[in-house]
Amino acid sequence: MKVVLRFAPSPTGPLHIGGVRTALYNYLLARKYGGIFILRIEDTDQTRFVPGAEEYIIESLSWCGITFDYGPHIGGPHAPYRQSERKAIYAEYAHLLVERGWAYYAFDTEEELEEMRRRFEAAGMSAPQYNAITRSYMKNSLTLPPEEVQERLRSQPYVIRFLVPRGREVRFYDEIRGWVSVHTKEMDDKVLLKSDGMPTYHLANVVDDHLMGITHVIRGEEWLPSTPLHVLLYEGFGWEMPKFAHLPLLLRPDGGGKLSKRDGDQLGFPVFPLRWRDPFTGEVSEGYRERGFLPEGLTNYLALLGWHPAEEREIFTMEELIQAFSLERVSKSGARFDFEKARWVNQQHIRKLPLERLTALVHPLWMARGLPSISEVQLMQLMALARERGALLPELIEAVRFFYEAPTFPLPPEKESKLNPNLVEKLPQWMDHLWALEPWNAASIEAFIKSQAKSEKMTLSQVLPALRLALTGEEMGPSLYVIIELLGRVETRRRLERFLAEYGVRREV
RNA sequence: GCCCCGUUCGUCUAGCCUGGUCUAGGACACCUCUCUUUCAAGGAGGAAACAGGGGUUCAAAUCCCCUACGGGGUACCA
Repeated sequence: MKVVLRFAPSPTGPLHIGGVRTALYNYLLARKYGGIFILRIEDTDQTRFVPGAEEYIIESLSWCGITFDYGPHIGGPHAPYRQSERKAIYAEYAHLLVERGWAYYAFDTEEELEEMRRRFEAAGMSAPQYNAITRSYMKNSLTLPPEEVQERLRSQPYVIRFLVPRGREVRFYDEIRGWVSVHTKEMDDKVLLKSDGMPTYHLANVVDDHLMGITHVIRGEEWLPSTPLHVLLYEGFGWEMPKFAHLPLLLRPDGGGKLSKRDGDQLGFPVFPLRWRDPFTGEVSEGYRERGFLPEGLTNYLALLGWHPAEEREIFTMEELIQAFSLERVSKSGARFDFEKARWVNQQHIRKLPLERLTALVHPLWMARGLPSISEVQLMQLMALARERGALLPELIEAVRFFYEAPTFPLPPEKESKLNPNLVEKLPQWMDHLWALEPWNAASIEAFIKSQAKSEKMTLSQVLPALRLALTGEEMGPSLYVIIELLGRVETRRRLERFLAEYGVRREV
């Protein structure tokens, strides 16, 4: 049988990395079994609609390499894939449930509900629910005479509530957690159809999952407590249930609860895949892309948060993840996000990336930084030097930007103290030899410097650090011989002359 | 409060289903050494965990129960 999976986000803001992981696991499983993967937008709460969120979700997942077969941006056999556009369908099914005795109409106002909760709370009941006990005190089609119900249906707003059956133990099998059971006395008569005619999540997700032929529902653990309701809904409709799998939550690094959109930039690392600008407040949150992550680095790390491959390898391409992934190896407990490890995983991917692709990725970043313009060919030489020296793309630029930004003198005091006066004194003579050096490559430059140092009775550690400061202004970095080669004869000389102008000659006054 | 789910190194986790092979394995981070002009990368090594208590058993990280702790849910939000 063909598997059909879906990712069903709500466009109430940017997708956060927990959502990306949920999408990823669904995607991985769909692709592994050659099934179908659907994007469904759950926009049934009109009050929480955020402009741009849906586009953001699609763009983010696409950047991550997570692709869909059907969705609002693609179409498909069960279109529309936006729940707000399927409104009529849900109302029809909600009424069907009423006819079958699995649901009823309720007319209580918000104030009346509030009042009921207060009353029962005062009577010593904690968190009063609309359930078998309280429903008999409320205004609904179970308590009101039929004529009044008809009258109210015509004249006032109403909701449709699920009628939780009494005295039953609802059991279902979770692919990750095993059997879970809840007694119906713990459940309340959830609203299925809201007074604005829109369904709640519970109704919409069951109806759509059935209609769209979903075989596996993989979602966050926060849905575990409402799954018994969904199970009962399937029973009420007489539909076959999909398999359920509830993923462990992604926790904040401090362990204080699940990661949420509101964490924004507060944690010291991005929680969104892409930059997000809040359309209401104008507040901007950085994303993983802007931070310099490779999509394959992010998804690889995310895959590891809550899932473990059967082998000890940790670095996977998306294709390899698809092959290796399985629900059996998903763990049950929540995982804290560890930015350091995410960086490391990304670094591994940077090192695996062909130099051409790495260069193509870094080139626009380089230009955007306002650094002197550079050709891709030139940048590729620099990337060969930089690629092992950074975990995030911008760090690669930082590692080699001195090639295009000559050091400024005087150096800061802490660096100045590293200059070797002996070398500075000899430098003018060295320069003359260096200028004439043939051929101009790292190997001959290395040979030259070593022989000079030897004849001056200086060690390399007396020579190189000072020379590096003179040429790059930095105390550390790639091989100095290679740097000199790439800098070229002219630029090397120019930088050394400027250095000597500052430090070389004692000016007589 | 009530309900549900969870609990192995600081973190992510392997092992648990199918008790013995676990003096509990790997990875990130950390520390030491090594390579190197330096930093990074690499190599070698180190410190570091079965939440607690009861059972069952010849034997328990693994099975059962209780407690504690953590998280989630408890909306006409998803």
